[in-house]
Amino acid sequence: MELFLPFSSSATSTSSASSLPLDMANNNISHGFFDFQETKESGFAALMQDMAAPVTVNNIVNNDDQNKATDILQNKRLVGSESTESGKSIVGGKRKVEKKIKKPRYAFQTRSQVDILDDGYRWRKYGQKAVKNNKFPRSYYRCTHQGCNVKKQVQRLTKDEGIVVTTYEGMHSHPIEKSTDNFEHILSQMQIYNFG
DNA sequence: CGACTTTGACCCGCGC
DNA sequence: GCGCGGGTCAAAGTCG
Repeated sequence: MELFLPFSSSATSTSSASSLPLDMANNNISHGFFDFQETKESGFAALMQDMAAPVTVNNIVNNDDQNKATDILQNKRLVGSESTESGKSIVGGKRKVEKKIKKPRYAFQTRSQVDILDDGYRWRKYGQKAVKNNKFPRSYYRCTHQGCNVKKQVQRLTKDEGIVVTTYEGMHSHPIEKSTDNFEHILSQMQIYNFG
């Protein structure tokens, strides 16, 4: 499985990111990923927590993939009017502008046949947009749990149709809503793709 | 019938 | 100011 962890858009730490290529297949694998596998109970949330941790591991398959991915991942504009919990606070033609809170976003890319990885949470799709220079649309999902404002977007790369980039925004503050068996099944499948 | 998807319209930031 | 690109809304449609 090729796992590409991401970037912390909030930090904009010029030093770190994208400078330590790792070939997971030949080299070693994201520690966080294996933690996730070994401790099933913690589920996908654990993975996300690892991703959120200051470890900032970048597992990049190769520079090519990196370049392709960064196009998507480094979409410099950070969550514009995010703070509007009820985004539709348009009063008298003006949307109340609170200070721009840049929510960190965490992305990883997977080589997978399916676009939607079942991570155990329930998502409702709320939009789909064509992306420039990309023949595949980007899909927008929101966590359906009440009060949980976690979003994710899913996009397949034009250059390599086998790669799906999933970008998470926010952290779930509630337990997983259904079994992650399915997701783990997918994970094991993805490993087979790689090592089998 | 509730939960979810589809899809065009709309909003907003940004560069020119 | 205008147009473009990205993100979101919301009504209508679909599905189980």
